[in-house]
Amino acid sequence: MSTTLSTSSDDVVEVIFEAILKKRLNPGVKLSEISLQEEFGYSRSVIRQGFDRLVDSGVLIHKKNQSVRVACPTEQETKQIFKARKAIESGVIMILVEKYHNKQLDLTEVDSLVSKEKQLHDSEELAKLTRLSCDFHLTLAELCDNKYLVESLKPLIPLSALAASVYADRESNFCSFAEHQELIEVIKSNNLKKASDAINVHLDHCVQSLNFGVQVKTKNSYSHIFN
Amino acid sequence: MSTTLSTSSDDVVEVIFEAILKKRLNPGVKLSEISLQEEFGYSRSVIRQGFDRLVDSGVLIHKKNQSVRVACPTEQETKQIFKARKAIESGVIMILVEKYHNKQLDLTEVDSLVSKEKQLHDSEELAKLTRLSCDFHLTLAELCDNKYLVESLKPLIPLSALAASVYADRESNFCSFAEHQELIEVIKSNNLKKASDAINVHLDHCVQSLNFGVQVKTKNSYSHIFN
DNA sequence: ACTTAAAATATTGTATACAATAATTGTTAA
DNA sequence: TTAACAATTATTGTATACAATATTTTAAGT
Repeated sequence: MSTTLSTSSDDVVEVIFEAILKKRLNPGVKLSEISLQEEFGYSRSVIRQGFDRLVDSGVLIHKKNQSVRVACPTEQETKQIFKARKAIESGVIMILVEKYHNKQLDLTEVDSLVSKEKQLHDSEELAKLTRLSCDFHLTLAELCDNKYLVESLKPLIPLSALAASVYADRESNFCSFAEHQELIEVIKSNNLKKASDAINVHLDHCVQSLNFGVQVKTKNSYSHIFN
Repeated sequence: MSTTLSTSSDDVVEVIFEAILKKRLNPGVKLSEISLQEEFGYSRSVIRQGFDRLVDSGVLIHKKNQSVRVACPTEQETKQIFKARKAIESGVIMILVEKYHNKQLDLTEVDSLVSKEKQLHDSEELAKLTRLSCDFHLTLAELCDNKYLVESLKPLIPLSALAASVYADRESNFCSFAEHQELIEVIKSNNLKKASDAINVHLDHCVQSLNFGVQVKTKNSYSHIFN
């Protein structure tokens, strides 16, 4: 939800979110408060505040007296994450259909996002692509003008990205920009049922594209991770 | 999301949640870290950790260099809260319909909750009633076996309770146990559309029962608030 | 060489200190 | 009396210290 006037720990949250979406921080990586002091230039207490918030959202895992780690969703958790997303994002898209019908919705931002996705897809820049497809989903939520909905969805996006980096063979098919294009079309259709179906199908496809048979691999250093 | 092994700030979060649901903590009340040290027996840093988490969820409001305050949802925020709840809880109830159909759902807990609601309603114990109707909605979410869905809904429940204590004339009609009864029935109906409609109607009724014309009143002491 | 145990190190959990900012109180002037 | 300003007090923001717990390293025994 974030404080009204932003506080330093916002930076920590922001930077770690970014690092995850950019695939710099892999699932299971250990993050020590002390080690990150110099990285951020804040004292441990500030780092910890940020960590606590990320732990609360499920993006970092914290066992007592141990360093926090980047979450590494299990198969079951991944399926739960996408089930939760289906609930929230169905709501999102239905709100958007209504808003569009009432001429209260400007889709140029998401339109250009999808265009960029297409470009990157063609140029095979996969890391950036993940980032953009995450942005697409978050932007849809933000267009609802409902901070509670946005805050509900927000942690689920980096968690999905983490799931993808564990279980996706080729991330290019994980969260397809073609379907994003279709989602925009269906918002314009003024058909609630079709819109709801479309987002559900898209998110189901995300899960279906994953291969849960793989073994999890973990790294442990964090140079070159932030910024 | 909570840490794997529980930490002390969980207590703070829990106690404040409780105090709100029990109507001991009113909207807008100021909570100073120092003053609550003796109340909790923890040091300021622990209190603050709990506060930070509650701020993150929107239940407490924090402006820089000022004490946190219990949230006091505006009319617009209240409507957003319930719109978000409609999204999340539609998802919840549809999951439950499916689970019930597959004989994977035990409704005895919610059944007995509604019975208690009925009893309390008859005996006019309104404070406890609010508590129970909150529990009803949270319990439905918990029955989904999806921690992400639960965590998404969790902050919206005390926020709804706060909205009610600001805008509800008589809280008895705010979140009707009769409709809770109907929700249980509709889960058993194996009809997704009817189930989804029922929860949407119920939550709409909650908002409709509110009177947004009232002036907000704030108190400022916290004796008799906790436990 | 390998396993186990103990010592050393590093990291977290919590409390506290100090500076920066806000809230309150007191004083003076109109 | 009231309003405006100054001085005081209280509270937050951040850093740091210390104890408790985990991790790693070292050493000894098989």
